[in-house]
Amino acid sequence: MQKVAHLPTMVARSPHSPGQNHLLSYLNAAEFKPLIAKLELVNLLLGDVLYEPGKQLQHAYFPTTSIVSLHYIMESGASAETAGVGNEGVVGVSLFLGGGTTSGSAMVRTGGHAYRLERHLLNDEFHRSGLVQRLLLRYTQALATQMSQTAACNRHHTVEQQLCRWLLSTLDRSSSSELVMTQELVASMLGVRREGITEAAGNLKRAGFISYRRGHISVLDRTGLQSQSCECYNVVKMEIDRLLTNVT
Amino acid sequence: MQKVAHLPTMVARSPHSPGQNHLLSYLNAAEFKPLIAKLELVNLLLGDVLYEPGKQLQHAYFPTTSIVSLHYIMESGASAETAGVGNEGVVGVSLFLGGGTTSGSAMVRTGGHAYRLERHLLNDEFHRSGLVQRLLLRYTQALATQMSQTAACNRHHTVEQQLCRWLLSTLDRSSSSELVMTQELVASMLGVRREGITEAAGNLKRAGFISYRRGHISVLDRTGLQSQSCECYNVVKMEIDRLLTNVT
DNA sequence: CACACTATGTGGGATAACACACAGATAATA
DNA sequence: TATTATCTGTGTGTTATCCCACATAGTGTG
Repeated sequence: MQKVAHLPTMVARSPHSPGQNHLLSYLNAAEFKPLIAKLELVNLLLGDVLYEPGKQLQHAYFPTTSIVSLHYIMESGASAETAGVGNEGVVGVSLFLGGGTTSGSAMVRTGGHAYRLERHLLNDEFHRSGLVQRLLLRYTQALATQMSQTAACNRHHTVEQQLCRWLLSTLDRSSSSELVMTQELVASMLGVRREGITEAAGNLKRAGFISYRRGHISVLDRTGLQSQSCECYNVVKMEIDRLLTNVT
Repeated sequence: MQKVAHLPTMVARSPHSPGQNHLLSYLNAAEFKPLIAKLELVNLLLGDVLYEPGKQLQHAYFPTTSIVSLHYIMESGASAETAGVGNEGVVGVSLFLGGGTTSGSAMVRTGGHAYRLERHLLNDEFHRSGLVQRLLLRYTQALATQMSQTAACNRHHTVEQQLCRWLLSTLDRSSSSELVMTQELVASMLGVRREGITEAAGNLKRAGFISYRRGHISVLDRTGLQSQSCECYNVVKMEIDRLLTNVT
C-alpha cells in the first residue's frame, strides 16, 4: 500500500523518516522543508490513548510503524473499531474539519513510531490550500469509506470474515507478517467476544492460513485469507489506493 | 434540529426557500446572493438514485423536505444505510473532498424537495475558503460521526433499539409526525429482514409509542421511543448540533 | 366490484453469536 | 525454579436474528 515511487529522494534509508508515512512522503518539494522540520518523532506504546471524547486534540499523528484504532466506546463499556490508521494516513482529521474533538476515541493498537505535528501548524498549512489540503481532504474521504464499510460489514458479515479483513488490513500496515497482538485485543477491536476470535482463528489455523502463539499471529497464506475475507477488505483498499495515488 | 435563530431574514415564508436547509440558511449575507441565485430547486421522488459507485456526481444536493440515504450495496445484494441526509446537511461531500465518486450509493428515501448546485460552482465556492468551506467541513465531520456511530450500533444494539434510533432521526428531518414508508423500506435501510421490523414495530405499537397502517408510520410518543432507543441517536444528534450551531 | 398487487402478521426450524464457567498453556517475575 | 499473570481452548445452554413458507389485509386499477 505504501507506494513511494513518486518520491525517490525521501524513501527511508535511516531507521526513521517521515517518508515512511504515505501522506508525508508526498511532501518532498523544497517548499515543505520548513514543515517537515517541525514534525516530531514519537514512540507510541500499545494502549496509548491519543484522544478521547470531548478532549481537544493537540497534535495530528502520522503513523509510520504504529497502528492506531479509531473506535467508539458505548455506555455499556463495549467498544467497536470504526476505522484503523497506519502509515497510509493521519490521526486527527477533526483538527482541520473544525470540530476539534470527536465522539470516538483513538488508541494505539500496535506500538511503534509516528510523526506528530502541533495542531496550529497543521491548520495553518491546511489553510494554505495547497497540496497538503488536497491530501488531507482525500484522506478524509478514505477514512469515511472505511467507516461506512465497517458499518455495512458489521451488519452482514460473519466474525470469521471480519477477522480475515482485519488481519489483512493490519498486515498492509505492518512490515512483518508476524502481528503482535492477543486474541483479546482483536476481539475488543472487532467488538466481539474473545471466544469468538479463538474459534475463528482456530479455523484459519486449521486451514493453514495463519499460525499463532500467545500474543502473536503470523500470516502464512495471504491469498487464503483473502479467499475467506468479505469483499470489504478489497473495497476499502482499492478506494484508499484510488484516492491517494498520484495526488498533485 | 433546524435552528434558524441566527437567520431571521431567510426563514421560509414562501413554500420553498433555500433557508429550509440548515446549511444554506447560513448564507444570508449579501456576498452569497449570487451563489443562492444559482441553486436549482428539484423534486426528488422516493427511490431516485443520486449517485452510484464509480459514477461522477454532477451536483451537490441540499435537501429541504426530502431525505436521502447513503448506503452500501454488497455483492450479495444486501444493503445497509451508513448515514442519512436531510435538511441538516448536503449530499455529495466527495465533490469537495476530491474523490468525485464513492463506493456507496445515495438514494432518496423520503420524497420531497432539495436545492442542488452544479459541482463546479460548489467547488469554486469551497476553494474561496470562507464560510461555505467551514460549513462543509464541519458537516463532513458530522457525517463521519454518523457513519462510525452506525458501525458501532450495528455491532452492539438490537433491531428494536435501532428502529427507534432510525425513526427518531427521521422524525427530526420531517415536518410531520407521520412518516411515509413501508416496513420493507425500513428493513432495507437498517439491513435487516422485513419480519424483524414487523416484530419490532409491533412491540412499539403495543407500547403505544407509534401507530401505523400500510405504508405509514406515526410517532405518538417521542419520549417513549427515546427510552427504547440506544444511545446512538443522542450521540449523533448532539454532535450535529455542536458542529453546526453558530458557525462563523 | 372484482382483481391483482403489495404490505403486514405469524409460525417453525436453523444458525451465528452470546454469556458464563473453567481447564490448560504460556510468558513474565521473584 | 517456583509463582503468578494472562492468554487460549472448550463445553453447555441461551438468545437474537435469519430463512422460508404462507395467511391475512389493505390499496389501487380496470
